[in-house]
Amino acid sequence: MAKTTIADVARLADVSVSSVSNLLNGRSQRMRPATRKRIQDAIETLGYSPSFAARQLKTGYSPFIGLIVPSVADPFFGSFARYVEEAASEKGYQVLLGNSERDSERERNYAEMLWSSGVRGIIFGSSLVKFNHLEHLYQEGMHFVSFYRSAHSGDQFIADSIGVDNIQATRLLTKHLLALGHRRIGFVSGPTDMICRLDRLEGYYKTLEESDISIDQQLVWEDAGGDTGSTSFIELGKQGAHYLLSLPEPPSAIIAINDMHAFGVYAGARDLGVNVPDDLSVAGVDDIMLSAVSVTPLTTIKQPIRDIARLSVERIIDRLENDRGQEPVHLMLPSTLIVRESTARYRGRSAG
Amino acid sequence: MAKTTIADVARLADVSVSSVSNLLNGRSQRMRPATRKRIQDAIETLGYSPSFAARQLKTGYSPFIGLIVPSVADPFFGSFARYVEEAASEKGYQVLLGNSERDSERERNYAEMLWSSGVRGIIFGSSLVKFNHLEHLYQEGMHFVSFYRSAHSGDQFIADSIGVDNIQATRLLTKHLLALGHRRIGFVSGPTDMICRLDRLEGYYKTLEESDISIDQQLVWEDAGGDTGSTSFIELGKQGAHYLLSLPEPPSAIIAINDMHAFGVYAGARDLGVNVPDDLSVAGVDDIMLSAVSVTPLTTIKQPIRDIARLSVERIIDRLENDRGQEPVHLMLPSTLIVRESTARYRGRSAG
DNA sequence: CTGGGCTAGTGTATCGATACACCAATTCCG
DNA sequence: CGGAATTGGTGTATCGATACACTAGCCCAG
Repeated sequence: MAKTTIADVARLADVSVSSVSNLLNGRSQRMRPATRKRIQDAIETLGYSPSFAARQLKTGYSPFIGLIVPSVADPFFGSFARYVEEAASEKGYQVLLGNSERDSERERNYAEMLWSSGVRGIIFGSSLVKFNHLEHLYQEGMHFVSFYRSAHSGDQFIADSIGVDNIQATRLLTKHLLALGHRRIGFVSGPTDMICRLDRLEGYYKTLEESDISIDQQLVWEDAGGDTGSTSFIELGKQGAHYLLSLPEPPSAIIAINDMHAFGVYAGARDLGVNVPDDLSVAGVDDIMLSAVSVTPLTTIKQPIRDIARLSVERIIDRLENDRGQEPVHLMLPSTLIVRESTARYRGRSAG
Repeated sequence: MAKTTIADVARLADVSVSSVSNLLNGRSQRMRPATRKRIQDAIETLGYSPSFAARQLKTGYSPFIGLIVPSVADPFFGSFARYVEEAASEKGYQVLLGNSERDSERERNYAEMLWSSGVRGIIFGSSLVKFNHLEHLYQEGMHFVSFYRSAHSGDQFIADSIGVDNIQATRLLTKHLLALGHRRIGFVSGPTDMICRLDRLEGYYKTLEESDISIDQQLVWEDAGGDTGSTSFIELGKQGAHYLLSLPEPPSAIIAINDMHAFGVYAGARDLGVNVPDDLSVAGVDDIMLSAVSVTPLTTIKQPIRDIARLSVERIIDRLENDRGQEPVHLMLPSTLIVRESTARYRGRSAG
């Protein structure tokens, strides 16, 4: 029941605590093999493992990485969290999980608790547009790696980023739908308080402009806010579909800000008797696992989520263990269009 | 950049470290309001927050809870993790996340790292059938709360448990399908190395027996193992559906061990041109969010997952903070059948 | 035979917070 | 008015591991 300490090991092996510590910290050339063996045996029989708290207090080293995502209940971030944890544990780090619900207040509280816990590196699964609520922690020495950050670098907040080009993502989708003959393409988004969402919306706008299609703001449905958790991602997609499909001139295709919203659009279309893909093409972004196997498999943008997770972990560990003053690093990984059955050629005005 | 310590606060407020510590630990009645104000101001201006490592070293108290689930990429466990984190942070605890991939080796490594980190309480999102790889930690003082543990209490391993009656869950489903006229009911399961799965299978068997329906082992598809992550939950469901629907006498209904498997069954049925629910009724367990909005909404068993998460956190914190010697507590929460469109009345031999 | 260099260790201050044991000054009460 | 009790604090050993500074003992060169 009582914790075994380094002193217990030293006593059993009949050496000083220094020697045990030396062995533990890779200074094992400083002792005879016989001594080393005695210490190792003592550690074994006592089942000793060093206290991270004590070690951290002395060295400042913390084996924890913070991970803040909007919600792990969202399958996309659930997958991301899984890969982050996998990569971190391979490197001897553990992951402290936090759900921000896209609330900057929660995000700040969470980051501050992490700071108190000795955590010096946080991975953000998704970034709020403004970041200044974390600036004081950055000043104190916290490191950040952010998923989806690179597109905007307007402020002087310094964080590494790994991500995909979200503008490119919706550009690919929009082009795909245009190529299928669609001209009225709707867009369903949650609140655009996150970088990735702004970028996705921008990719949609830009591509329409480039194709000389006038932008109809009626076709862009954007929730004002208040969505938390991922239950409502689906719910929001549904509301968006209800709105767009009830317009006098409804769109023949809808791009959803992500796959969960897209499933909501499915549901909303079904409510109104609109068939996907015959009457309505639907596309999402993320390629969550269910997208491939849903009854109408979803056309979407695949994000290299495992690579992103692993690179994020590598970057944060690099920051923690090595260079602390280098310039921020921004990586951009390719995303790919995956065409499945939810998008089809435009067939003229739908029967509705 | 340099950490501010309790000594910095004491210096600025012109008091001893003891007084700062007293304030921090609720002994504030021991000082004049003016003094208290000075200390509070000093804390404020310095942005001081105590080091959890130092506090933990001294008091043994750790603000962390471990959470081990098969994989947070699975939407069910993603939701569970979210609610656990929510409940924990309300109580001032942080969650260390681990994905066991249902591998007892990984589970043990993970639990041992948690022990080294000072964590004294772990919530298991799902329990392997055997638990002895964790017994040594229990002996040392680790506390466990397990989701889905109560049904079996054969071993002397002591852990609290919160869960739903899994036998009852599949019993409800089987009865539902029997009531719809189905007689050949298939069962698709992953490896039965977890308590919940054994129980679910048992509920199915028992209900058939009670209804005097002979059990056809051909109708029970059980993967030998090797599935990791949740990608393959869907994949496994698909394989199971392929197998069962290719039997000489295929089932007219399939119960899947959980909703992800059920979606795989959807996909497998689609591959073979079998229509759900016309030719095949499908039911799952969990009621993940997508089940309600998939194109054919899934009949399933709803688990009170948020309640389970909150109760788990409450129990583990109670163990950590109060009674350390009391008897294990086993709670069982009700689960409810939710009938949606994926199950329909039996129509005789299908054309499929 | 002396001393420089090596091997195989050891002693101990330190990280930051806690809480017990103290104590000085004031207040209270008979 | 004197001793007890209370108020409002403070001093410091301690948690467990680390790593720098140190040294006893030995070998060998000059």
